[in-house]
Amino acid sequence: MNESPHILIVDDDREIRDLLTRVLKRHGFRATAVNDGREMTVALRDWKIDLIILDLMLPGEDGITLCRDLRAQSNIPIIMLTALGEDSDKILGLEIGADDYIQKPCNPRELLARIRAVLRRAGEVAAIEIEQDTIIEFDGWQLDLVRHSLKSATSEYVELTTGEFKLLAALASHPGRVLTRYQLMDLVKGRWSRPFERSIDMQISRLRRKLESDPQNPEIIRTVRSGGYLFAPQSMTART
Amino acid sequence: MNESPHILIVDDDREIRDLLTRVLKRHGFRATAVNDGREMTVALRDWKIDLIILDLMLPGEDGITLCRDLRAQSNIPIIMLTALGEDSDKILGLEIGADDYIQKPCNPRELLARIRAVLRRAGEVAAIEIEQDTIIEFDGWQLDLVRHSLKSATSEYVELTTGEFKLLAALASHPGRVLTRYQLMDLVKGRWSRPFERSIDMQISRLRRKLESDPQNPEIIRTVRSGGYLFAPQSMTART
DNA sequence: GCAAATCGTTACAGAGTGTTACAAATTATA
DNA sequence: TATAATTTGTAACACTCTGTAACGATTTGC
Repeated sequence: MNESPHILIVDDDREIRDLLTRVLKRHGFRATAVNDGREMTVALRDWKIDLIILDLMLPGEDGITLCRDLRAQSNIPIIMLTALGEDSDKILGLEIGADDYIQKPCNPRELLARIRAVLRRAGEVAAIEIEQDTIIEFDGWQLDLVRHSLKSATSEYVELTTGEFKLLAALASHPGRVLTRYQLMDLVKGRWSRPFERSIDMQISRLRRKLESDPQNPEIIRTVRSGGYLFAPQSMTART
Repeated sequence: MNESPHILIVDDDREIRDLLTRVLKRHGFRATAVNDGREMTVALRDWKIDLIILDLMLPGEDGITLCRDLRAQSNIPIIMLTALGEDSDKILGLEIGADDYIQKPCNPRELLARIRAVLRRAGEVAAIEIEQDTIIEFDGWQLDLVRHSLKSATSEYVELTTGEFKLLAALASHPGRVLTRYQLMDLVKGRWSRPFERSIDMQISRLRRKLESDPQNPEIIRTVRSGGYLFAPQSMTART
């Protein structure tokens, strides 16, 4: 999130590869370029790729096949690159599961804008759908999202302040995902006041005091250094 | 997602509204059309909208302003509709937070394809992503990739720092493969600061101290001289 | 309007991490 | 085989990031 995204370019045209690599690097992305599907597989195994720019026409397996196969096993965003630009091709690409497509020759500014749009979309956090009356149970606790109440394993109600509740709800709605302070701020307050605030940390600290059996070694809300916080209970179910 | 998606059209041109509504309904979507931003707000309050098609040029508040405001408070996917088609507008729309844009007059097939692509993307995000293999077992150890925890053969939790956990996760996700320091850096931090850093070595050393029965003669994390490191436990299974 | 509760900020201590330095191990070379 | 060059292991230290006490500001409830 705070590091630059690594983009994999798959194209058999050396010039395009070099051009794209250069443009992307100049704009702060990391870029790796490969020739075909086989090399792509190797690159995906060896690197943590954030986005793939995939040419439609490739030697060996073509882009559409690759795109479909990729989609079957991962969520890495894909932008299809096509020289054709006929409607049918566009549609085919999108329905195969690409997140966007771009026509060659492409305006670098547009390319960058689309890359950013797709990355932003992909980076948005997955959340469990918060229905009207959801109760989230975790490690014996019961968090009632409607009544704003928290009940312990021994059926005692623990008082949460509004801020504490919102923060816990935000975390519990994204189990197993690291949320940055920025994201938490956004989820809790819908804004980011100032860059170096510690208010989230403070609320986390207060929450842990109420939630964790040993607040010094938190098990439910874990810290990810330079990352944020992670809601990771041993067990968890959500029901309506 | 079990009912058909409800799409809100915001456009001041009556013909476009009717055309789009008809096309969408004919293809199984629910569609509501409104005239401007004010009516949009009302519709959003009264309906559970799955996607908004938003005209760039509107009476009162224009589409870009509306789009930015919408994004500030919700994740509803937005497709911008524009008659202009100039690059600068496209880019503006996308960077404001729209998920896609379409030029008028538009081919209905393309519109539908884009709507489906955007909805698919949004739907994926809503589903909780449970990793393929959340727990990796090796030589008696249990590494939980979601909870960031490591349990020993005697069921004791061993505290790992964030950096140690990430490095171990990177190694354990590529068993039997030699990973260069460069690759490990990429997997752990997503970047490579300077060419001759020893930070990976340092973290390996710290990990071995916690993991290996005899850290001087490591069995699990092997060193490959001039190569990197290799995760090579005697036994290993991964499960969800 | 007032008291109480809640929240954000600051400050500082402590934990985590990267860098440097040097010793030890390994490999290349004489 | 002896010696030099390269590479790795890790202690020590500096710097960065997080936890939280303390306190003042703000909001809530009456």
